[in-house]
Amino acid sequence: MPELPEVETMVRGIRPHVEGRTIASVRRCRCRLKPIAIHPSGARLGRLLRGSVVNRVRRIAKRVVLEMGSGAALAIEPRMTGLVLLGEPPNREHLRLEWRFADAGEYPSLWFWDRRGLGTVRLYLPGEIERHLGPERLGRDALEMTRGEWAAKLSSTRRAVKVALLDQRLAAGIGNLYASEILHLTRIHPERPADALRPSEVTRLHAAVQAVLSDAIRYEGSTLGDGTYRNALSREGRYQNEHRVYMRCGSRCPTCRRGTIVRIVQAQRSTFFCPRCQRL
DNA sequence: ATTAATGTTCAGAA
DNA sequence: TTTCTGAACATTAA
Repeated sequence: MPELPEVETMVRGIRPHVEGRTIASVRRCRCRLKPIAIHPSGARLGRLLRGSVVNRVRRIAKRVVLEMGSGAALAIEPRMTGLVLLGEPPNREHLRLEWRFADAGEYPSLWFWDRRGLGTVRLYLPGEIERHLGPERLGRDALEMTRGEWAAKLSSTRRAVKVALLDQRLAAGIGNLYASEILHLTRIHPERPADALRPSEVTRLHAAVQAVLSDAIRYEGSTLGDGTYRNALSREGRYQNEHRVYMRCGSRCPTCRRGTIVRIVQAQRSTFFCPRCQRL
């Protein structure tokens, strides 16, 4: 689940407690679950990081990135259920990695916890990260895109606009939940071909991306029914209370107040929308 | 007891 | 080239 707002919340949560600190050791938590995918593997990751200072914590799309004093960069990709934590994890069972700091401090360690285990952790050597997470692989950050960039990107594909919003090369950071929320605010049908948006609709889409993502960041992300997502201090997000359509089938549409929210499947993912006010 | 579904990404096929 | 499908994994609900 962690999409742009949740990952941004993780970054803001750990930044004041991690920047400037030195990593003393890295430990892969051994459990009977399948070991986490990390690169480089095992001892080498520890050797490369040990004694290194965290210069800066930042977000690249849906990844938490620690830039080290050495110029290397650690990219943590939570995918479906990963959490970056300073405090108590939901359980010890699914702890995957621990970075222990040289000084004890209020939080002696940074943790990566992941229930499903699809998340990845990767250390890029100096200069490598730009090649791997640069413009060839990822589009511009969804929050930084201008109206003109949206217009150009959307007109370049015939896919359904909901599916296009999930394409990380088109715009980086939007995921399944926020794609439905953004489109509902624009009153555009999720199955509309992306290249068939009128100029006024592109304008509304640009505005809705800004509105939904910045609101969701302000509310510290969405913690869904299974309660998996937490911020760095294990607190739940609050944006789920503001959802207009996501997981709200059968509810009255908050825009037109007459339609009923329905669920369809696009690209093997759930889409929620109001068939009355979101026009094809 | 199977089967389907869950927030993401990517390789490989169509 | 662009777009679609299934797999990676663990857990829960039907």
